[in-house]
Amino acid sequence: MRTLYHPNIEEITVEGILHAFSDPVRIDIFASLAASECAKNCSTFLNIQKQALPKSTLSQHFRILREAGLIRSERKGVELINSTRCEELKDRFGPMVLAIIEAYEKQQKAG
Amino acid sequence: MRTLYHPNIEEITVEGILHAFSDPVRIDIFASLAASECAKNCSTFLNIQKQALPKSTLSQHFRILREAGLIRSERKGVELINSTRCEELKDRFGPMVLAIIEAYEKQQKAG
DNA sequence: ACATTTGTTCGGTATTATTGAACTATTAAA
DNA sequence: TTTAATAGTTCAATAATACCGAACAAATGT
Repeated sequence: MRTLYHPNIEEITVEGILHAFSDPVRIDIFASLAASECAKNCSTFLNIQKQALPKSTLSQHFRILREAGLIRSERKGVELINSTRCEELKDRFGPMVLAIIEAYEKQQKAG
Repeated sequence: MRTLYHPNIEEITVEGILHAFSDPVRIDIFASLAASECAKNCSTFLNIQKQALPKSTLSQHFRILREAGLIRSERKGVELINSTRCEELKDRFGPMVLAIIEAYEKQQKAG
């Protein structure tokens, strides 16, 4: 298990972010992380969106979020704890990420 | 050639929009349409992003933008003229679409 | 009618996504 | 110090999408 790659803030692209968000599971994970007080490990999301996901699939989704520059994953013992990079992202991309998450949450509430 | 499908505003989803924008060609087309005074036909974009695109590929990209609810295409004689649905989208999704396009344009300017 | 222009559809190929199984890394227990 | 348990990654096979050339369709002009 090699060290996890996190892009520098200047390497992050709009298309990369949008691609990461274009998957329902991934935007749900990110929205959940953004709404949460504390960082969460990956397994927290084994059941998301009313479907049980295989952990290999979940691992890929986290990798895509991480390599798009949206989240940071740090090893803490046997698990990874994940947090968003919202502050950095706001500096570089303005209100984009927040506007996406707010639109998504509004949509979810509307059912 | 059957009539072109355009979703109603309430059928449009955040994920659908983000998927449509996740392709560099498509976000470029949309940004160009949004920046333009007048609507444009599809062939305007046969050369975009320094690469010549086959018209079948371009047609698919327009279909995806259209079915995501981002653009409206109307037949005018032998061609289709395309325009964004920015006003409707703003009513439903707030500043999301504008924030995405502004972040994208800023990125493009930065090279 | 015939040609031209604009765009769509079809079908084969190429790329990307999903996931079970095997593996790695860390911690705890025996 | 093995042994087991937990958390997550990697691999490889399959499934789903995307790309694009060729044939087609629709509207207009000659």
